Amino acid sequence: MTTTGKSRSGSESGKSGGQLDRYVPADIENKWQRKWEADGIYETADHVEGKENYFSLAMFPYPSGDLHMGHWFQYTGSDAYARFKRMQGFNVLHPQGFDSFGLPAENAAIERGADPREWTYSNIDNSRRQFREMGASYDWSRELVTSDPEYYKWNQYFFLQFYKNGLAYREKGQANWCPTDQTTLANEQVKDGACERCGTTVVKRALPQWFFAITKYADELLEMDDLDWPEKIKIMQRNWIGRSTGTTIGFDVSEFAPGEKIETFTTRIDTVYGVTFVVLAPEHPLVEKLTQPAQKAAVGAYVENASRETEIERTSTEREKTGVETGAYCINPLNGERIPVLIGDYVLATYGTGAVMGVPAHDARDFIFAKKYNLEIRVVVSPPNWDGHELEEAWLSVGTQVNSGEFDGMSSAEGIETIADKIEANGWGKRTITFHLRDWLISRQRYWGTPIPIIYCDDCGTVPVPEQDLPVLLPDSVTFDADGKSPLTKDSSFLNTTCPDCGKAAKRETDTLDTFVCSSWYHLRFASPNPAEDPLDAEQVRAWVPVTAYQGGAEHAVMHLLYSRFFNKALRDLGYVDFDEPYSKLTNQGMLQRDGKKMSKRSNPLAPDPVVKRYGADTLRSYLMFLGPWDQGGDWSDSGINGITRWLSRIWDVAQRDESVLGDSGEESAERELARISHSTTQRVLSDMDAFKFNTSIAALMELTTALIRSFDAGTISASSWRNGVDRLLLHAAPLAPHITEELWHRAGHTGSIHLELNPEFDEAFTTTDRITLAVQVQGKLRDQIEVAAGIDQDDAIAAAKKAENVARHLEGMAIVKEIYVPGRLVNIVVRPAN
RNA sequence: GGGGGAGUGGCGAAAUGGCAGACGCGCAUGCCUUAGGAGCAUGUGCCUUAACAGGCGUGUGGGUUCGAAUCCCACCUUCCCCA
Repeated sequence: MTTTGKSRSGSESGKSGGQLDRYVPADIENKWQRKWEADGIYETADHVEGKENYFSLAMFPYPSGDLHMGHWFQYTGSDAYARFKRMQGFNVLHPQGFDSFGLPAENAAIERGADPREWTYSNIDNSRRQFREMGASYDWSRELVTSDPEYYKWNQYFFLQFYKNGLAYREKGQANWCPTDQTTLANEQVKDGACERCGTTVVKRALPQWFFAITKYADELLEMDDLDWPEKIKIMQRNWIGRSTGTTIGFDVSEFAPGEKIETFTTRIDTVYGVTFVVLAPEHPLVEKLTQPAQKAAVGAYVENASRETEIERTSTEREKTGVETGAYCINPLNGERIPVLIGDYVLATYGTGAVMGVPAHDARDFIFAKKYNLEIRVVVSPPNWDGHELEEAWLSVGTQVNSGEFDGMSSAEGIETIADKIEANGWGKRTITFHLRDWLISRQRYWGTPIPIIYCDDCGTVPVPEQDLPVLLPDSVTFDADGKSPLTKDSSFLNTTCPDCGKAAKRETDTLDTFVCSSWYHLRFASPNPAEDPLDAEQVRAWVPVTAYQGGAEHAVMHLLYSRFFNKALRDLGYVDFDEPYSKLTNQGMLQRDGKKMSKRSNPLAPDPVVKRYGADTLRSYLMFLGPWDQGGDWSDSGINGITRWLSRIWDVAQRDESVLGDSGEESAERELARISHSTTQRVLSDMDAFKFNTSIAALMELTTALIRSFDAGTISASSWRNGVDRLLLHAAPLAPHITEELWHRAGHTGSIHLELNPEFDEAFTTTDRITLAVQVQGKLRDQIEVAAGIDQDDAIAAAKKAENVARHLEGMAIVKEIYVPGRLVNIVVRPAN
């Protein structure tokens, strides 16, 4: 057995007079971990008589090797919460698994020749060991690993259901393309616009890709009123979905391209009389048709150049707006004006219609663009008190319509409606709702993922793999070549198959699914872990889902959390679940820092294993929960952990003191004071733990520990009050420090596990006192404190306050203007000089 | 570029309209001790003062209020996420 740190033998606990052993975590932690597992105390039945089900889930990890300290921070908090909920009497489901598909496994393969499967599964073994050493209360019988065929089979199954119902489709999409490696890259492989592997600037290229039709649910995804989620996550999702109402309007270009119109979208159609140019994205399909011979060379060069730039660069406001003329003109249908068509890279083909109407007077980017290219800036919405002079900058707000023909004099709001009416009446365009949200690109040109179950047949086209042929197994023993192409594209035994429809030779799809597909429904499989022939057992799912309380990082706000919500709604419409949302309550843990910097595996690392060896899991858990508010994170300090070591050692001492030295009854005031501290500690801990405020819970327990020691040493309390206080301390500390509390619970003579006990209760009658201290202020400044009866009324309190020595001094020569009494807290006397 | 946090002692932090700094680290002094990375006790925001006491103090500048770390406005710094 390993020792923990330096030997500290040879000392004895002086206070209680007995020869007690020291607190050595290694002596007890492993013992209890085995015992809990052998007894299966965390295995959860779907229904327990008299108990309400509570599904508390932490976002499962990617097994990248070792769990780092951030993982410990996250999972300790979730575990403490699940344990707390169990002790509140709920039947708690708290499972764990591994999100084990993904790029790092492949990078390990490419960089060090590791086998992705072996690398991943040995990491999982290691992570599982670390979770056990953490003492986490997972129901391991429900563990799932997404790279197991038993799991990804159902990814494929759901993909097929989506495909059959028009929710999955294949279309040309803009993929990242590395011209050197001649391959597509996942977004994660693009670092600052360059290929992660060779450093070449990545370009966009249109390639056929698979999508999930998340935009079909855009409106419903905006409905979040009933979700008990942090407001900031809801805001992020709303912004990400980006619903805006406006008008699309077509600008006729038949003079240059017969029958064609440039479609643009605007939320400010009231500014349409101020359009003095139209800008196309470099990738816009009309670019080629509209470019006049004299401009061909310039446009070609511009478009070529733009394809090499990232969206970040192109849309940055810091950067100078550039553009190039096409030589073509279009017609503004409202006023019949002939206005120039330009190309500008600040317009993105993938957003909106890929073209914007340029209104320099009322759009900041258009304004800068017009200044640079000497285009007319025409005010059509008058700012208040505008004298007709040239604008210094674009007027973005609303105002009164001017230079707008029949609409002059209207407010912007009226203008928006009446101009839209006219446009619709004349067939020039229509009112439109657009979304920032785009369909979910699920294709990854990678190996280590779920194969997309599609076969391409020369005769039959795109053919789904029949459900009975699932899973399409990911082949083993593939080789990774330097060219970076997915091994699936070269593995003939995988690639070549026969068409399920006609039996002729056919090819498999070689793209794999985005790993966010795995995490979109894993909570359902935790609730329903076993069915082999069906993805889910509806009865089990209904027993547990929606997830009662979900915990994870805020970085998943617009990816995982949005995808999961979409997946849930799609599954609902396909009849697999009967609720609208996957996660009822969401809590984000904060960021663990060290010396003010992010603490992660890459930067500023601190491996948990050596800390556990030296201090023990309970100490590490408790320290992580103590160093800051869990939902906001905190700053790790190497010396700060000593405070927790001392506290747990004191608990070790406190819980083993010989209570027979105390009498059957104690002194009344001491008894009452200990009861007050005990009950108010329970009151504080119950509400703090429920709100994930583990740090203040621990602070309250430290105060209780100190109070217990003082009472015992004074010898003024009864043995039963002492026992009651110690039991409270152990029960409240159990979710945070599960091993030491279990050991002490048993040493105190209890036979069952402390983790199957219920939280202690408190009685408000004990949490209050009959004498209270009031602060007394004069002019809002603290001048004295007075001790009064708890039920004192306003008049008596103010009278007493005025008599206080230091208050009286400040009232001398003053006239009282106002007296304020805040019951139980303070008196404030407002004065002015008397004269 | 978009979005979201956070700024309080030497340090991590409490307090979300009512006594700023709970709890802990660190530090200081003392006790105990074979001089020990142990334990215990007391103290610890800054300034003035022998003391009583007083002044200042929650990133900066304004505002609301009897009263603001907390609410409002403007700004500064910094961190995170997404593109």
